[in-house]
Amino acid sequence: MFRIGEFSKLSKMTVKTLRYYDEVGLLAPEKVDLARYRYYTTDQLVKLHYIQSLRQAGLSIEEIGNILSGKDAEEILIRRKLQLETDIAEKTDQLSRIDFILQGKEEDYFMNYQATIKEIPECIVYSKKMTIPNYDAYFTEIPAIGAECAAANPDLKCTVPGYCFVIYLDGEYREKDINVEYCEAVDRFGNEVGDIKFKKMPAITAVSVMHKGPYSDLGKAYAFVFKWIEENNYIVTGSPRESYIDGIWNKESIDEWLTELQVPVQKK
Amino acid sequence: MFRIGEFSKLSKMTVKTLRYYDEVGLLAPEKVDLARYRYYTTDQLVKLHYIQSLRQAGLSIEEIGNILSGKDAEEILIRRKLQLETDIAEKTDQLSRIDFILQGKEEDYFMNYQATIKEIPECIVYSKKMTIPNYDAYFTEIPAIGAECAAANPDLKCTVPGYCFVIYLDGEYREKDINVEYCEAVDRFGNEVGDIKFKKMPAITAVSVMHKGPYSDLGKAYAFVFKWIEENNYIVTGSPRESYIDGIWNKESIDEWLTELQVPVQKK
DNA sequence: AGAGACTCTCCAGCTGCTGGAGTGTACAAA
DNA sequence: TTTGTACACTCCAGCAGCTGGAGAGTCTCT
Repeated sequence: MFRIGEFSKLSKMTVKTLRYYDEVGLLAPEKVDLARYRYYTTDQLVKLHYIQSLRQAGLSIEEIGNILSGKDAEEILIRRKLQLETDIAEKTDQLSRIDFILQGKEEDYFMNYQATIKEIPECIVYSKKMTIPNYDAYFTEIPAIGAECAAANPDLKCTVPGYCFVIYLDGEYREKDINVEYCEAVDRFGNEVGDIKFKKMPAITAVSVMHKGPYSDLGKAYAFVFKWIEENNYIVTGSPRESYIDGIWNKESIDEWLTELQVPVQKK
Repeated sequence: MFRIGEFSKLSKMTVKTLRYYDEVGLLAPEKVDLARYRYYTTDQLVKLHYIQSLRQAGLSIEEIGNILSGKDAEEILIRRKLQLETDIAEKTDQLSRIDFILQGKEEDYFMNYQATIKEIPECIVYSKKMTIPNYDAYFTEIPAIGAECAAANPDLKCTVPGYCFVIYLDGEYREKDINVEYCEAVDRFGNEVGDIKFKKMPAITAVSVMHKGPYSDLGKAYAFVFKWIEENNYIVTGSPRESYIDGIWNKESIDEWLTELQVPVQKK
C-alpha cells in the first residue's frame, strides 16, 4: 500500500491530479483510512497507466470514464480522432493566417487590411441585375432602384441594420460594362416591378474585408482578399459582394466611407 | 449609432461576446447612456473586425489587447506561431497514438499493453555491470548484490518508493550472455565495494509499458514497445530499463508480478 | 513534547465565452 | 394611458482539467 505521495512518484502524476481523479471517480484509491488518507496498490498503478495512455492520446476524462465502464472504446476513439483532425485543421489554418500577416509586414498597404471568415445568414432582398457603364453610375442607378421599389411597396421595410450590396457577376475585374446585381435586404417579399425581383439569398460563408475610403481604392482591397484566399488555402465559391456601410448618404468625407467586401469561400 | 443587438448582426458576433469584450477592455462602445445601454459606431466595427481577424488567427484576448495598445505585434505573432506549431505537433502525436490503438485492435495480444511517455527524474543508484548467462540468473545475482552493498553501507537507504531496475546494454535481444547493469535507487552516495559503483542517473524521457505476469513473457512487451516507438515517430535514445515493481519478494503468484519497461526516447 | 514531513478539505483561478434568472427600457399598438 | 413585446441591463454559474494556496489534522522520528 502506498500513500498518495509515494504513489505519485511511482506513477509520475501529481498528488493534486490523483486527488482530482478520485474526486471525479476515474481512479479511486484501494482504501481510505479514518483520517481520510488515501492508500493505493499496484493494481491502481496499472489502471492509472492505462488512464495516462488515453489522456496522452487526447481523450477527455469523461471519455476515459466511459471506456473504463465498458462503453464502446472503438467508437469513442474514432470520434476523438475526428475531433483531433478538426483541431489540427483549425490550428493549421490559424498558422497560415499568422504567416500571412507576418509576411505582409513588408508590403505596406496590406497592413491596412484584415480578413475574417464570417457566416452570413440568409436574407430576403429585392434585387435588380444590370450592366452598368462604369462605377460612377452607381450614384444615380442605386437611388433610382430604391425609389422604384418603394413606390410599388409603400410599407416594405429594410432590415435593421441595413444590408445593401452589389454582387459582381463577372468572374474578372472590369472597368466598363460591369455586370452587377444590386440587392437590399428587406423584411419580406413584396410586389415585383420592372426588373426588380424579390428573392431569398441563401446563407454563405464568406471572407470579409473592410475598406475605408473612396471606391476608387477598392481595387487594393480586392487584390488583398484574393491573395488572402489563395495563400490561406480557401477557394472562391461564388460572386463577390460589396456591402455599403458608410457612404455618401451619411458621411461627408469620402475618406470616411466604409465598404465591406464579402467573397464566398470554402476551405480547400 | 447602433444598439448592441444591431451591432451584433452587423459584426456577426454575439451580444454576449460584445459585452464580454467591453468588460475586459478590448472593445468599449462609443458611448453608454443613462440606462447603461451600449451604443456602437462603425469605428468600432472596423476595430472589431481587426480583433476578429486576430482571434481567428488564434491569438488570445490578452495578446490582442497588447497589440491594440501598441506592443510589438511581430513578436507576439511569432510567439503565437511557435505555440501553434507546438500544439499541432502535440495533436498530431495524439492522432498517431489513437491510430495505433485502433489498428492494434486486430492483433489480440497488443490489447493488453499501453504505452505512456514519462519523465523519469534523476536519481542516485548503486549499480553493477555484469554479463549474465540467462534470465534465471537474476534470482540469485540480484539478492547477492543487494546484500553486498548493504554490508558495506549499513545505514544506506533505498528510496521510497523503491526503484530497482536492470539496464540492457546490448543493442539487441539476446537469450544468453546478456550484458546488463543492475541498479537500485538510494538516498545518497555510499562506499563502493567490489564491482558495485555509485552514480547519478540523469533524468530521461522514456516510453513506459507495464507488464503483468512472468518474465518469460517480457518479449511480448518489448515487441509492443518497439513497434509503438516506430509507429509513433519516436527514436530510441538509450538502453531500455526493466523496473521491478511486484515480484517474487512480495507476490506469490507469478501472474501477479509487475514489471515496467522504460525505453528512453525522443520525438523524431 | 516538539519538529518536520506529509496529508486532508475547501476555495479560487485559469480561458473565452454561454446560458439563465431577475429586472429595467423603448417603442408601437389598442 | 395602458399593455405587450422586443430588447437591454447586471449578476452568477458553468465548462475542462487541473494548479495554487490557506488552514487544519496526522504520522514519525528525535
